[in-house]
Amino acid sequence: MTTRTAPGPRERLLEAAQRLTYSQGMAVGVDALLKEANVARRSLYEHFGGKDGLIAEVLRRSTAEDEAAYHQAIEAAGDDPRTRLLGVFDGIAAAIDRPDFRGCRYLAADLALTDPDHPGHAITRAYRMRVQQLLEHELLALGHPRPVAAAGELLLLIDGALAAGVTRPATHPAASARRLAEHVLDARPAAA
Amino acid sequence: MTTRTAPGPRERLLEAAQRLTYSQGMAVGVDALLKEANVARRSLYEHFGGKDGLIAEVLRRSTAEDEAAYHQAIEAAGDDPRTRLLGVFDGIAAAIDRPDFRGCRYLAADLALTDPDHPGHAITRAYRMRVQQLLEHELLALGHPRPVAAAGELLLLIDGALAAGVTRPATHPAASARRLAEHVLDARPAAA
DNA sequence: GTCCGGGTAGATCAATCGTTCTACTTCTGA
DNA sequence: TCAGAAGTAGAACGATTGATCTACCCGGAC
Repeated sequence: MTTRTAPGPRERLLEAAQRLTYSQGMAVGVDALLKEANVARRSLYEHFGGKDGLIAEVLRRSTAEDEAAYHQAIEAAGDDPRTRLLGVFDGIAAAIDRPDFRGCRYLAADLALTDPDHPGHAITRAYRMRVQQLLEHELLALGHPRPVAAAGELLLLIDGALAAGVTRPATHPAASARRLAEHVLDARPAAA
Repeated sequence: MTTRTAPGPRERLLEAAQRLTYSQGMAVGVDALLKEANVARRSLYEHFGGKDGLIAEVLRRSTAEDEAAYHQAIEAAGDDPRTRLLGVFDGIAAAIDRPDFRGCRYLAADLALTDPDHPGHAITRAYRMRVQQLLEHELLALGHPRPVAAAGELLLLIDGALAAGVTRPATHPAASARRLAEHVLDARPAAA
């Protein structure tokens, strides 16, 4: 048995930090994290070396989970390549509707982590590349004439939906993004 | 003469805060602001009552300037309603290309100002509504069948371009957004 | 001349930040 | 049984935060 026992301090701390850094931003105090996780101060520094190490690990874990969520949203949409790609936007719509939605964690992280050498930046960058490649793969299966460019456009629609989901959620930005995504997917081969 | 003399401490402080809160985020220290503006500590509290008051005034000033920039980008694009609206995305492309571009200041502000009662939120909200109405006005002049919905879609493209301009500027997100905007503008009246 | 509003310079305060440390407890394996 | 790793609880440190306060200076209006 691998994870049958009660989660240890490392796990509790990661989970609490993942929650609090999203709801309150990267500027949450160490004390708040420790209290939320019911963990001793010492455990944080032994496991992660400091707040920055914890934040980096939180981003690593979050990107893995979110990448899995993309795969799941695609897989849950069936076999038709077009429907699968549109499923991504259904997943985003569901995310925006959640009461604790606060926008794209990774854009917020890049804006909040002032130090350009913070390890968090490399993690968010790698995550975006993986999502881009995931979209490209599906666009290739769809037989899209410009998979790379189209993936970039879909990413732009995703970024826009997540941002608008924060500032004007009542306008259902994910639905708008989905409509525009259909236009991206239906692009015909260049006439020339 | 209205503003011919050297700018006073209030003006210097506003200008410095506008620059630093954008480049370093809302978490810049008061000391850094005072140093950058060459202003005494006391002046800040006499003119703005505190850091929050200064931030609110900075947002007010920035929104006014950016709203004027939208008008200018539209006006510079001539008389054709379609070209005028696409001019917005040319302006965004130019903004992203500037070396100090750091994304949408107002999204960053809403994410950074944890307190939901901070006066800054009301200012960013009002700004977005003014931009939305500006777009609606142009869409109406264009004779668009669904001006309100289309304005929302254009705003989504703007948000997406500004976000992607931070995380992957090399992909020229403003150009992508402009292409998608053309599709929004060319929507035909519903067949039903 | 002098008086005073507005400005600068800087000490100071309480609070909070991330971090380090000591002291005690708890659980586990040999 | 007991040694030791791992965890908890919490004091304490230095740095920094936003904010308040005192002391000084300067330029016009009267």
